[in-house]
Amino acid sequence: MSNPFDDIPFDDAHGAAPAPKPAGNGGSGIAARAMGARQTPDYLTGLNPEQRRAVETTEGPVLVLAGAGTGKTRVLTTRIAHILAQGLAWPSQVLAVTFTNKAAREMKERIGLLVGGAVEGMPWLGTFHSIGVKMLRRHAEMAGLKSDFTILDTDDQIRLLKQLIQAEGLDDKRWPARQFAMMIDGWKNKGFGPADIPEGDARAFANGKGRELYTAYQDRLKTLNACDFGDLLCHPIRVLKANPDVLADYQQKFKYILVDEYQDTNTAQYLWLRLLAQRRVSAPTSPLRGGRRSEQSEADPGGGDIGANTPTRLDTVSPTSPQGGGGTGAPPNICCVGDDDQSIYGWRGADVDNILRFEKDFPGATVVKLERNYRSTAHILGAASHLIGHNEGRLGKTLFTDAPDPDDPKVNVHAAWDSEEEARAVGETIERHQRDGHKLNDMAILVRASFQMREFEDRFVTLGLNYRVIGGPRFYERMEVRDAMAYFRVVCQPADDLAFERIVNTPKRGLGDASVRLVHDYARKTGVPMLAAAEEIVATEEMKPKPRAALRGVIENFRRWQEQLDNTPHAELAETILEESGYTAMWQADRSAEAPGRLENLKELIRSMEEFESMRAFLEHVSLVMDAEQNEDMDAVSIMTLHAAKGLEFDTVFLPGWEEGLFPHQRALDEGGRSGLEEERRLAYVGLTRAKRHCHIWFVSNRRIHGLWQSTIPSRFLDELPTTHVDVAEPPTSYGGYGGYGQSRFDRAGTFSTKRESPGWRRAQANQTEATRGNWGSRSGVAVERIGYGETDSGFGAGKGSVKGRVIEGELVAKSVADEPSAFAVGDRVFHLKFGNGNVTAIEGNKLTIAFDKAGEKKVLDGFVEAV
DNA sequence: TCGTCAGGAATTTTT
DNA sequence: TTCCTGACGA
Repeated sequence: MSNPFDDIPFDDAHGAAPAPKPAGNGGSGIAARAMGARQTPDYLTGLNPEQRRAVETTEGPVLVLAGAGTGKTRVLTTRIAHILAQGLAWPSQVLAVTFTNKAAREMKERIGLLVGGAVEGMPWLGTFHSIGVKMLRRHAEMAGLKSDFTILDTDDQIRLLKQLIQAEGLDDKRWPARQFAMMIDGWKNKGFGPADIPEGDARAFANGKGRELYTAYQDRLKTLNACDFGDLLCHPIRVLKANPDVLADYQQKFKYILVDEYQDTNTAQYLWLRLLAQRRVSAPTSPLRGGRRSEQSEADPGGGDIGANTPTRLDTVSPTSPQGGGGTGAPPNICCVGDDDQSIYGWRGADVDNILRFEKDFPGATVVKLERNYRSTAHILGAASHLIGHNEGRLGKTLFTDAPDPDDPKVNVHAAWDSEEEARAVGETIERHQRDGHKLNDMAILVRASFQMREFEDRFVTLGLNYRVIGGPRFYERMEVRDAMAYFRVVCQPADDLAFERIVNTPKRGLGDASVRLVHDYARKTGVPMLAAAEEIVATEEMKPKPRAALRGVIENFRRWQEQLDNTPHAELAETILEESGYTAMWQADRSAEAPGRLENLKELIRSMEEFESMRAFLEHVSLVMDAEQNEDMDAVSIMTLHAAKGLEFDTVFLPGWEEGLFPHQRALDEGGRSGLEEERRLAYVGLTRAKRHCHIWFVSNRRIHGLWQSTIPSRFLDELPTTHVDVAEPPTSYGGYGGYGQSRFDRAGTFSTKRESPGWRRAQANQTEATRGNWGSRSGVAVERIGYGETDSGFGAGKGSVKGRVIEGELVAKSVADEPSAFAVGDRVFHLKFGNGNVTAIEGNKLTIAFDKAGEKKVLDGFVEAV
């Protein structure tokens, strides 16, 4: 059978020679079509000067620092269109990489619009992984694989690792496969093979067997003719390094390289890009990884102002010498677009340093900053900019808008007693917006952690409010889809043992652990795939009659399906497989609530298969690209994590859960220290900048975490918002007014009488008389609606007659009551419900800095601690 | 083989 | 608290 993945010949029709200007050649191809627009092409006319510079500086390295909402995608797509239209390169000579399929798809579409046609001609536009696969298919044998290798997902990976850990005679509970999978992932993100991993890492797992296990894992993958996601990049890197001729081919081929979201690249991706971007003549390859990078981080302990203003270090690293090098290869035409302030994936290996270091990696680089924001109001931009200004180690950008409007609402900060009240209040605000004619589609709730979603979902269900959750398990991650896929995989790839094991007893056929183990062991012993091993075992007496018959049935099925593979339409065959295997019947018989949905998913799976040429092509697609479709017709509020929100925008954004411990997340602080905090702050920045017009931030005083009620204090990020752009809503609740957020239930019980004397308390008392009956957030509390939207016209149709004093402009109450002397003194011994005992080391208003015996130094409000 | 119970872990996520 | 995993017994 010919390799179905070889659809695009390596030496494409245009050859490797410099691209001719295709203008005159009567009209095939995108480039030619684009040339239809002759003079100042209209794709350039709508751009602002900076954008235009980013588009038109086609030669040499370019870093585009694109702040949120500054037209990043537009620049990227226009730049490609420009390159093509100018005849600088053929579509097949442009390498354009993104992180997600969604981004790749979007880019394709938009280039198509610009250039006036489909973009099939851009074979090298895709995700890092899909391009990695494409390379690897072509040179698989150089990585010890066959070109039809399968791609394992995380689930397969973990099952495989578990087998290996057990095979080593290790306790797989003490050394969880999941954890080891994460370690391997981390190594691969850095481009480490088993030989490269640091000794410490190797020892950290499985009594020092880390390296051994990693090696075993890679060996096993090779036998299975399989790759995990990390390999999709690591193998190509190794191939390119070991085969200079192959590398040279690619280097010549890719006249232009474009990278989206450069701040999210990990070390492996960086290495891969560097290889491709180097011009052959110069180029030391080896020192990229270890030494220099760590040197640099040591040279910059505080993460000081790296980048734009530190030309001193430019000369320390110059792998490519731009002008001075006396003709050793021109600088590469690589254009990286990103925003260091939106780097939020450090925890999965992304290295902000890559973007901070760009100018050193590519001396002579043009840096274009896009700061003109087309998305948000001046208040939102002001708030976001001020917040992110607390980070160090930035390249430094300040967003601004050309269209400030005095009527724009400020960013609103609200307090609630607990998460239930928070959800209720958010629900109310949403309904109010809806009544004012806003579409639910234009509103989103962005949470830090997914457990926060439930409360909102519950609330919206009772309200009958449409919502959609973005994120969650993807289509191809669902059990039934993976099961079905496993069947297809075994049919297409009889050696795919992982798939075989997955479904050999699904649906139940009486082939339990013992039977599977027998086949597995036999296969390992004789070095044949499990399916073949099973065939041999069935011919013997080794197995009891019952399971033997069952196994024989399975084998016969697979053999039959395999025969049909080449002469039956693949979607039809797929349906047959699921029918004959009893898999469909299994779900039909299932009485549970999910069963119908699962059957529906299976149908959808087969339906989508029809679009592909073969089952094999389909398998490839699903493992890399397929994602769930969202029903866009429905008007619904979106609920998603902050991470998932990157790149999106909404008219109205709700940001609940701004409390210490949740946001910034405690674990980010514990594990990431200062840089962890900065990443959290960037996440906050991402959240704020998703909003076009309305932005509501919430925090609660009490949150149930793992079933335990915890009193919480407002996020430090709230203190970092500028007074001029923020309104603090002061909810008059029965819990004690604004000060309410700072109070624990003990306050209510009157434990801390001092609290009653605080300005916050008194103000609350005053408000309470007129402002409300019932709780903040109750559905009938019309009065509540006005609160906090007072003095500035929020655009919600809020009333004019707000009560002065309800709106505290500026820094949170924690500071607004700072004039009140604290009841504590430095040196006092205190007790905190969560942190335990400690000593007061500093006092700032009602904020105490306390050195806790166990929890370390924390800032807490005095309402939370008790003298001991 | 399947159900039940106890124990442990409970950010963020793309490919 | 809740959910998932793994061990154990019918």
